Amino acid sequence: MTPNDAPNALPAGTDFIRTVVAEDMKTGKWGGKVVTRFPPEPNGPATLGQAKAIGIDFGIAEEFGGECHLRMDDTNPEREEEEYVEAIKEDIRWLGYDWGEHFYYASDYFDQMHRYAVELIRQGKAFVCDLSADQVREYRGTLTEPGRESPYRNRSIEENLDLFERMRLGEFENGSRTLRAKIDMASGNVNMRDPIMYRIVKVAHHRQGDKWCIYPSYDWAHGIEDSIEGITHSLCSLEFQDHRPLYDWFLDQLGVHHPRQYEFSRLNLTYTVMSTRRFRVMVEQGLVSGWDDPRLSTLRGLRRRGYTPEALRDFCRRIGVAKTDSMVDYAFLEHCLREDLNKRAPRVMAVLNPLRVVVENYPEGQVEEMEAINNPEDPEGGGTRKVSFSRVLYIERDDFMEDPPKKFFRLAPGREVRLRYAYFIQCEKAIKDENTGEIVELRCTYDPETKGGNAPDGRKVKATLHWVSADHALPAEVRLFSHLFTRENPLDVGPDEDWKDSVDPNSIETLTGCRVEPSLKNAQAEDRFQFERLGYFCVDPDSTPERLVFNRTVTLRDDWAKIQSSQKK
RNA sequence: UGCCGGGUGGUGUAAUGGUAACACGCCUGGUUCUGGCCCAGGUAUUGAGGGUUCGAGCCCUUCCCCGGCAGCCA
Repeated sequence: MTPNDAPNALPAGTDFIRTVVAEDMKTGKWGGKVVTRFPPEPNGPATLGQAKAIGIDFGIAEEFGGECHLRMDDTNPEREEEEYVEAIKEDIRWLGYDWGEHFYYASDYFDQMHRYAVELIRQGKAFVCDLSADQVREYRGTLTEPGRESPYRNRSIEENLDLFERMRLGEFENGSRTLRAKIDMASGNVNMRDPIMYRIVKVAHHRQGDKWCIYPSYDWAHGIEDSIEGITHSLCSLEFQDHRPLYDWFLDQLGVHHPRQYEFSRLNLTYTVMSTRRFRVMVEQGLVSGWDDPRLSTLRGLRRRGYTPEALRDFCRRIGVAKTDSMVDYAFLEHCLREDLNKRAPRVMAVLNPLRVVVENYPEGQVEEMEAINNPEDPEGGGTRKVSFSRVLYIERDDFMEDPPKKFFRLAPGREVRLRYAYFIQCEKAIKDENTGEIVELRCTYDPETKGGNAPDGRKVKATLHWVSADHALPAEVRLFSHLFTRENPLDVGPDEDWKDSVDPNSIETLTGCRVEPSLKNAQAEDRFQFERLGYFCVDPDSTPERLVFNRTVTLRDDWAKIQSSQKK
């Protein structure tokens, strides 16, 4: 499935950005071209929040026949690492997007940025400031009061040129001087109060080595990066709205190609956080097992969990693009996922919490091969497989109740149910552990006439259970996950609380005694299945043929669970 | 007390002066060899006032509420 033939496709040009792009294409504003870019800072692998941006940046370029550049925004040598460059590329490729030849590093433009900076100094629009970081903050004023001009603001062009060159040469200490744009210390927009263009950071750059000891700030660098690459529509999130006047100012002073910046609201999802910064904290503090922890909303976490790139793309498209701050319901993400997995995931039978069942009237030693459909959503294409039936089976513990409440349709003493693709069985007796009272085994009888699952006399059963044959089933470990945070909005905390407070240490539950059908023997990492009646599961990279390991990606919708919880009330 | 942005069902989006729509969620019911899928139905919406207009979610106006901004981060 490609994004274009996805169900519920939105008409093109619906959101405000696509409207602008469509209009620009019509008027020929950019010569009939659209060039976007996705500019991540390589400080961690890609997140679901970034997937939204990726979907917009690459998606719009694709839809309008343009191109989207992938650009590593590596202007801060203290925070960025090469390993994340590869990680991000891999994440984007996995999502299904392609930047073609257009892979760039902001650091490749350092020379040009430096020349432009010198040009601004020559124009008298930038100056070297000797104020310390604390002093700069003081002079900047507050949100409601104007700032004061730096005492170094009126240095001569010659002196600025000299000082800036000596900054570059490494003559001054970290933080001792900056290059600042000369704009307006009284501006209501704090970003315009003589913003810093260059800071001294004597740290080697992951690509430039020790060539530089001055590094450009985001505001100075970003517009130039966009300009050099011939970007037409520079799309970013809402928090950069206040920076747009500055983006425009720099490009106007330089008189160079001037893309337009448009901002959209970033993705927020219930029961999780989205920023690389916070994920890093969780990884470093061991709150999660790593960047690919299946509970984490990193792309690699979601991937390990079993999310498909198609579902993620569909989700990103369906949440839309707007400027409203929003909080998307996690259930919607799960809906998109189930919709995709329902169509493609092969069905298999697996028992998570086994309860032994002995079919007393079934001949000892006999084995029958039952034919099972691999995917009822695609009966022909999906084909069938054989599952072994024998005298001793396992069913799910939850599928039996000794004293069932109303609306419990499954197995109970004296009750008859169907075993999927096999026979009707009736429960004769529940055997309990003498000491604990725990039910350890069920004694049942089967009706030989019901082979294949239908009774010749037309009698019906109210439930069909999944099962595995005790002698044939494979042992497996299954990891169940719930929301990483207990709070709907983890960031919505009081003054004495921390966003990490609602991290749920019980959000992972490992089941080791599971039994799965033999067809799963050669399942490979990232293979996805529907365990019938339970949910979608994905083979974890930890899995080996001897010890299969599955992650529960998402449960099936479960009406019985809803009935149960309403019965409790 | 500054600047910028935003308010449409519980949630996310649409409606470009002309019947407020779609999806998720939730609730009913049907169907079913998955209490899945599918099908049918239901639920609930323009922040407030004033104005312009035959007609306003949309235009004007006053107000209210929410978010962002005071890194040598991005």
